[in-house]
Amino acid sequence: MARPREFDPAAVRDQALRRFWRDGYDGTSLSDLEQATGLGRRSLYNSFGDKMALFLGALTDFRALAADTVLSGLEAPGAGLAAIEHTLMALAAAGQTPQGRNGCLICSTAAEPVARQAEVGQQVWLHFDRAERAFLKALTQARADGALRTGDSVESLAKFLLGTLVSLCTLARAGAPAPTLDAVAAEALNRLR
Amino acid sequence: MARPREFDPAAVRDQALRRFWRDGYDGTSLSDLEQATGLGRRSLYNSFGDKMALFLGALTDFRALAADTVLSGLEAPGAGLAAIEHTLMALAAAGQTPQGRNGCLICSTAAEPVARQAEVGQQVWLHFDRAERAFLKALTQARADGALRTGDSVESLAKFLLGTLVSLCTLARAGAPAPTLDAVAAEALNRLR
DNA sequence: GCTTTTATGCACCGATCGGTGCATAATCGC
DNA sequence: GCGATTATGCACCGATCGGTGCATAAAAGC
Repeated sequence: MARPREFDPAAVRDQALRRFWRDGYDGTSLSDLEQATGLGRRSLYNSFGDKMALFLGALTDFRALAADTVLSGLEAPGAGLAAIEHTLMALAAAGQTPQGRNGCLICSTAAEPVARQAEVGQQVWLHFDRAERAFLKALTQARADGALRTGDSVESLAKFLLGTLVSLCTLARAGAPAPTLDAVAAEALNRLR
Repeated sequence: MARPREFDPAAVRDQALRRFWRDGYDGTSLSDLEQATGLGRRSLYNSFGDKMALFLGALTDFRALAADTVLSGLEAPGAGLAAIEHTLMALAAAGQTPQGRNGCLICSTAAEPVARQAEVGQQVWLHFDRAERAFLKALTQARADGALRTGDSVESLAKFLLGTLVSLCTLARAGAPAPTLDAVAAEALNRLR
């Protein structure tokens, strides 16, 4: 009934996500987005709305991506201490790859002025809360498995592990040397035994 | 021999620092700096150079400020486990104040694209290295005091505590609830005993 | 083929960006 | 008072920012 769009919306969202991931909201201009996606800005505006809408979409996509690649192991049924170990060590290892040197879009965004905008701050805490809950679930299982010290509070440890996640992402983006990332993950895990 | 400047350079640097601290490099415009300092931009350029020079000066000033207020307790002679405890708990408490909600200029800068510029990245790691060394010094003292478990590596723990510092600053800037900041500090400290 | 509808490309908007040229103001040694 | 020197205020620079108006292109329904 009308002219069909000449691009794959999912691919365009993905390219936009990668730009924002690398350069942040302020550091990514519409010209950058045109270049990254191959679309003219008119098509971007027609299909996705303004820059903020595009960014909020990228945050949403990133949350789903991070949940799949990082949190899924914690949220899986029966996941306990071993899952926590695997997750943190994988995160430290990922932070040493070129891709991982971009850190985490959510953590980087949390430090940007744009995070003061309500919708952005909400996305940040949607993700942080989900991560904390994922850790809490695995910690609760670990407790049931008898893998934790009896005196420890799983609620408190879940917040601590959220902090570990944040520090791994931030240090990776800062270009921390590999031993630093490994030590942060390893010593956080040592806290649990 | 010539017209004297009408402002206190230290006060101007301090005002510029506070702006960059709150809004970051990209988020602070020359107009913002004019307004914050009360100077015209011509005077700013005459006395301090361009925006990047002003920012590098702010980073330098911040490193000194952070060293005084946060690291000095660790770097003091004889500082051991108690100093580490005091430092982390104070950091968690500071993160709950309006001022502390700005986080740490170094940590926020590490997540900004401008950190890829060599001089900026160097400042970031000047500070991170100093913080790690301060933790290492206090941990070494704690070991000598017999306050650490024998199997632990002080080098590894120093990197871990650097990570804790980074996570406290980032979470504070993200507006984390007080219990989260307290738990991150408390559980990191629990790692040491 | 024609109209309708949507997508696209291009030119352009006002605002703001970081940075500068230049005239003027204010102080000095003399 | 006078020239030399530096600080300041103001206007302005080209570039880029996010965003839009509009003509054109490409499909569908008839």
